[in-house]
Amino acid sequence: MTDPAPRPGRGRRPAAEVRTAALAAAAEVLLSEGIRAVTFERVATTGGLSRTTLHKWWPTPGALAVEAYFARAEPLLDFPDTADVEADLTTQLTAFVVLLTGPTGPVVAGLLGAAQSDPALAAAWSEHYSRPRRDLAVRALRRARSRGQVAEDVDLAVVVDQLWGACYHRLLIPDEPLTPDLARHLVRNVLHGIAPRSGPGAGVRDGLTGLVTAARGRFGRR
Amino acid sequence: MTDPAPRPGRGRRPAAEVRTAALAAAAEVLLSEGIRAVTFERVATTGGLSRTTLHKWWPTPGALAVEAYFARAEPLLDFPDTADVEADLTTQLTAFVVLLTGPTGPVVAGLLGAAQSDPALAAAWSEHYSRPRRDLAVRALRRARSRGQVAEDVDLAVVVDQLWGACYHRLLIPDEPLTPDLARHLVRNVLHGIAPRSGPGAGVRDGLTGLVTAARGRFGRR
Amino acid sequence: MTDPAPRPGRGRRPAAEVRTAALAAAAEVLLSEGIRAVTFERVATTGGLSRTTLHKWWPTPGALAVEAYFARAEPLLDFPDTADVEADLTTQLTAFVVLLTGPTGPVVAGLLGAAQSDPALAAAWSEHYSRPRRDLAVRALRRARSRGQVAEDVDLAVVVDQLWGACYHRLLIPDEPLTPDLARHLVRNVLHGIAPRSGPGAGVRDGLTGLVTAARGRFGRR
Amino acid sequence: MTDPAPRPGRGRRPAAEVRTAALAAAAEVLLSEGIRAVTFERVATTGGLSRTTLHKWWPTPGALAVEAYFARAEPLLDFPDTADVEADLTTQLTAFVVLLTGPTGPVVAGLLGAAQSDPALAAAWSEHYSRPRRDLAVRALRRARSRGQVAEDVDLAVVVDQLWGACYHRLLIPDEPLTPDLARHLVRNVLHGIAPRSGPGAGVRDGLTGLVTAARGRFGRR
DNA sequence: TTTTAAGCGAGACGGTACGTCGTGTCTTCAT
DNA sequence: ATGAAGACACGACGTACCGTCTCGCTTAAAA
Repeated sequence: MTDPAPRPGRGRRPAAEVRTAALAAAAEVLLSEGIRAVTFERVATTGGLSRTTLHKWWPTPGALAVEAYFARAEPLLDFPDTADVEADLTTQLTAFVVLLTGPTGPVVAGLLGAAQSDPALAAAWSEHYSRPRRDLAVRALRRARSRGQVAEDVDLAVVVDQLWGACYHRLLIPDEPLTPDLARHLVRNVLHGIAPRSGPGAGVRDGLTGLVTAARGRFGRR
Repeated sequence: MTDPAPRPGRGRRPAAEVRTAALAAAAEVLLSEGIRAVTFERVATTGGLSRTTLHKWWPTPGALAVEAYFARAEPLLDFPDTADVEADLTTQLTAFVVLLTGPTGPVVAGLLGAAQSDPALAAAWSEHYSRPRRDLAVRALRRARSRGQVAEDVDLAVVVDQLWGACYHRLLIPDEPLTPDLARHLVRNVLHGIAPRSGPGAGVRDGLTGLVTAARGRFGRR
Repeated sequence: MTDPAPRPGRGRRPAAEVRTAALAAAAEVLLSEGIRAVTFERVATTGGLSRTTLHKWWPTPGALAVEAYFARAEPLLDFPDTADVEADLTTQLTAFVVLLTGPTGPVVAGLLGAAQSDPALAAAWSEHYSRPRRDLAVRALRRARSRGQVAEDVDLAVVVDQLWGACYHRLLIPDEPLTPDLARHLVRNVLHGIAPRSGPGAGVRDGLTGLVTAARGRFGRR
Repeated sequence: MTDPAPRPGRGRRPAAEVRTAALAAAAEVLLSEGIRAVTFERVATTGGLSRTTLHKWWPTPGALAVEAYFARAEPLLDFPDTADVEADLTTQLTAFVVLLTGPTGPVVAGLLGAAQSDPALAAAWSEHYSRPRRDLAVRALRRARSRGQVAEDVDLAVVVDQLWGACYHRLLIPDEPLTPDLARHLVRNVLHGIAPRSGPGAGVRDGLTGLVTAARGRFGRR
């Protein structure tokens, strides 16, 4: 693939240099062949490094892979913060879907897959990405709530699962395609609910069995 | 665990017998040590089988693992179908969460993780489990829609992602815990939305900024 | 050095073929670079073999090395058995010294050195070489004794140490050189002792078979 | 075993102090686990030293090991020098056998084994031990010769090989056990020879000091 | 007495070997 | 014919040393 990058000197090289070389090599392998190809052996050879060194810095090839991924990934996009939650969420989520739809999709899927049997990888992913990401989203939702756009008693973490989690679902268990307008649907559903809007005609439903409960769940509370 | 099941005879054994022996051995390893331990080598040893045979029947250890999993798993629960969608969904989803919370959780996580780099496993999972499951859920939602409990223009597949997908999210990226009441929140959110009921039509709601209603509606329930 | 001997087929090869290939490769490395170069890694690459296979057949690189050595070495020379012990021993021992003086010397030294920290090697050496060799020598001495050429109460095993062991000593702790006439001295010393023969009374020995030659070998020379 | 001897200071320490610490650590490892465990790494760790330093002072772990061995070993025993060669040699050789039979035996064997592939070790052994030892023995034999107890034309170096070398043989190629009475047999054999003393000429020896005992020890037995 | 530099400690890095495990392929044998 | 038994090549893992090199710092020797 790339040059074997033969290192003449046998002595010590500054740690930083080696680290970046390792991350570069790992990223290259990761992006071109997937995480299964990211082995210490492979990274060592393509990066002109010693396997021993990799073992010293990363507990697991997976951990190296995540770090390489983030070293190359763009920083976390900050949430847009207009007064319109729906638009903001849709924008943000669409960007996410686009990301997963592109070449990064399989990579992320692979990483998450590997994380299921590699605690080090899972921890790194959580620390570098998913936790901050979640926090960002929750903060945005909290802002929306403070603006009166989200009900007070809603567990915001759950909302995140229903937006981003839904996208991950389509990524990881691809029975349904990941399409750009998925974001729109997700946001709309979770904001306004999928139960029909009553309007004036809401009365119509009165008397229907079964619907009663549902309707009550929504309106009948008083 | 169990005996190595020594098979003295070297000649041919009936195919069916071999298959069930393989599935039993695989299930045992899978449930006790996770999918990473389900290798042809291991299954062959603990099942008293020949590795060659396993290669012939399953393309991948992962494929064998899924099949073993389903050979032992309970059949798909049918959806309850009272007239109350919310209750039905909550019931069903709670059962799912309970499943994932129990000992099966890690197993499923492992399988899904492995599926990301094992197309055979992914296909088997989709065919045996996720597709039928999705269809079941969509059918239930469709029934609800036909009863007028779900808005016409809602993409039902998306709703599935927002319910089950959200649970998978918590399973696979465990930044937040999988708790039993998650199901309730998920269903409520997606049915009624998290935005406060407001606007002109909210006249019903006493002119309160909508949060009131929502809050009331919610707390009034218990 | 030699051809990498690329093996196209991945499947099984007859065991015998592999064994001989391994032994050949090991012998080559052993004779050209000494036992320290005989590692599984090295033998595997130069022989076009898999390291795993070598592990299966030999417990230790050293064990492989001994076996390779004997696979290439000439069979044990049988003892000459004329009626003259001194001549016979000298002949035999001289051959041994010549062997150790030649290119085989360092190899044997290396093997014996390695045997000190490799029980498998030591066992193989003992079984294949040193024990039979000792037995051969002891048998020859026993024959001599039965001919009346060796005193009845002599521990023959000790004599072997004083002949062959002395040579090993010069090989392994080379403070003094291994020269061809060492053999002669060794035999003479141990047969007749280094204490001075009484002088004129030497005539007494005339008439004794076998000893005559020996005595002459020493005193008759001047 | 002992404490890791934590050295807080990072700066320079007097050379002598470092050397003795290294030797002590090396000796400890050598005596408890054999020479294979004496690696720079190991000695550095257990001695609280830096590997770099060890590299500067000793070319090879083996060289360090020998030096550590001698730093701890008792000084060379001087030869007893009564007028009785046989007794003197037997005494001295018995002490040697006892040494090799005890805990030191395996250590010496290991050192000699390692010496076969470590010239630095071999040189150190020769210089510190084997050469002086040989010289001592040869000097003792020379004294005996000047007393007329050893024949004039005997190569004394060869005798040493037949005495000490024989013991080394049993140590390094342990097909026969190293027993205390080995020393006696060795000395007797080499002094008087193993060929039967026969005939009337045996009377000649009467009156000779020392030899008488030996001869009697032998013939008187039956 | 002050300065200087010798040399140790800490530790990183490339490299070689070990022993183990799993895979995919192949062959031979028994039923 | 097909399953079993099992051998082989291959690739990866994790560990252990080695030899080399770069720092930072202390202290012993030089000024």
